[in-house]
Amino acid sequence: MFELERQKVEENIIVFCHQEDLPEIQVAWNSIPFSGHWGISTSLFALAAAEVRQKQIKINVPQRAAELAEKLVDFLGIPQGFEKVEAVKGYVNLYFSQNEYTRRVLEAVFTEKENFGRHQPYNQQVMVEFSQPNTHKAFHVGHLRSAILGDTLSRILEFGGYDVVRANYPGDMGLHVIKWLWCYKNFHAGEKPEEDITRWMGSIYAEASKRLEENPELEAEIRELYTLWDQGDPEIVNLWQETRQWSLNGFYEMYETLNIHFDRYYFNSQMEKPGKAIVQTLIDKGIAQDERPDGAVIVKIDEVLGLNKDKYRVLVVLRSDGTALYATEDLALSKQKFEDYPDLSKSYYVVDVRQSLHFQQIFKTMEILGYDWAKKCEHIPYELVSLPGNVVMASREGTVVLLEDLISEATNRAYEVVKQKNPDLSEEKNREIARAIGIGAIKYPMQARENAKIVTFDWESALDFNGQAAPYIQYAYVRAGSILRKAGVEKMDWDIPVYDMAPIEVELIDMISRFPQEVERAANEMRTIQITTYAYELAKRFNEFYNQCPVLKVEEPVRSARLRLVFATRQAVKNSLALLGITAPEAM
RNA sequence: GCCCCCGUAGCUCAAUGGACAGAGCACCGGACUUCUAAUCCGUAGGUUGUGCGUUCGAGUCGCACCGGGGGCGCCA
Repeated sequence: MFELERQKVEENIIVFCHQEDLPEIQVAWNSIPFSGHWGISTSLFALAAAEVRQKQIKINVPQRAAELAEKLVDFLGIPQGFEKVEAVKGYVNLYFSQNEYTRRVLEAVFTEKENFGRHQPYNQQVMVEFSQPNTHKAFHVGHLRSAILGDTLSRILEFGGYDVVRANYPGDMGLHVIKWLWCYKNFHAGEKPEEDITRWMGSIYAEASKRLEENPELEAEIRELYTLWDQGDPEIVNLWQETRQWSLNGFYEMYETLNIHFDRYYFNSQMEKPGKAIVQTLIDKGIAQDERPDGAVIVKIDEVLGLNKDKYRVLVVLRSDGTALYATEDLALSKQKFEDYPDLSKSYYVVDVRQSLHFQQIFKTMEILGYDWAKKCEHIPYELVSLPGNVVMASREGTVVLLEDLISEATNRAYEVVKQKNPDLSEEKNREIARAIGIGAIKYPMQARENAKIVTFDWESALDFNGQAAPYIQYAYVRAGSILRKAGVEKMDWDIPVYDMAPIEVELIDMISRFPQEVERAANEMRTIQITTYAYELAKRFNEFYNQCPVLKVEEPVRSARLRLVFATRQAVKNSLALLGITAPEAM
């Protein structure tokens, strides 16, 4: 937002370097900490250090940096657009002309509204594959992370200037499905799920696992059933198709509740045949080794590449009995994506970190096969959701928290609070708001964490609506809206009157102005935490402002000015919540 | 054995290689006749796992070690 002024200063710094016979240096800008003022800052340590190196002189670098800062401040004077410049401990701080920049920030927000912060289009298409739920299994809180992370990353990339294709890849075939079918056929034949589909599907799967654990000799029946399916036995295939649909319907419902949408569904089962064809090509080209029937079909990737160390190791691409593996299908899927969307500049896979090696193997194998797009494939790993005591959520062990339980618990709790705080609301409104709050409270902590860090789920903190959480941010939005409603202003322009701003007002404007760069960074680094932190900080500034600065009851022109500030804040809060897939309610 | 990730306040977590390492929770003490107190203000809490190194400057980069988690030929 202030690039021109900054650039001008940078140019002047280079002139200064020439004039003082100093080495030229890349200028890096920071914000000014602890100041309560608003501006930008750069340090002169690097310059001083470069000078010492260049001239082979022995002087103390921090001291020299402080000297240079003083000199530079004299040289710069007060550049256009700034109102104060000072040298502090080797740093040069430039303070913005507050009224000028405030107008600029407000103009941007008022004209761009819901697009404030949006990056200009790169005209590049990217695909984000996420969620990948297994049919015939429960959908638990552990599965939520990929769904939410992928959804928010898609939103961030889209807002960050990319054309995003959101892809889902349900695991609708595999041993787990066969186990389920086996259990259903033998013990639940004819039953149909009424409601709570995924819970019911999950319970059958858990039962299957238990029965097999108790009687391992039954594994033979599973193999048999798998072979039947593989051969296209109509009875099994029909049963599979019917039950698979039950699961998918349950998922669609869940995504609707979570407000998560997909542009494209790929199914595991569809990738079997093309996967096997790729395996055959690998064998024909001598890249894969066919050790059947005694062994499997494998690709010794390191050997093929001529590496002497264990980097990519060995990828098994087909079982010894000729049935497909996850890897078989992943080879085909990677290719299918580029056939469907040949212009993709990136193909992202949001999948947990345990599959890092697997994806490196898949991408490298396709690269060896000669597909250049393989270099555009990238795995975005994230850590798991575990239970206290480092217990992994596993459907088999029954150590799961079902998503539907979490959602109903969170929304019910929110419902009670809304009823208490806002008794005049209609039942319908109350339900709607409770949903926004409950779902937001679930989504926020999943994203407010570094991808590489484990999320530990416990009921208490999951249902804690206080502190750094979604309801706090939503509340700031509601408060801002409430002020605007009561002010009853129909139309407002951004032309803010000049007045003496309180420090918190300056900080608030500063926060608003930072939104576009936070979006850009989140998109570059694929980090949702950038936005969760930003939204919280913004809400925090607003709550402080709310407490310190009366709006409706203050005299003009401050009243008009603050109303504009409130409007701009509300917009920025709304835009950042939208990126997180969290609804901004009108009342709480 | 090889590879990857994590280690920061009592707990859960932040911190583009830069100024005084910050939030939330929990604890204690304040502020509602006010634009919604789901808020705000204050007190307290630290050898950033350990040791070397790179750098003007390291929680951040490199190496080694310690502790925890994960991955390594037919699970997904």
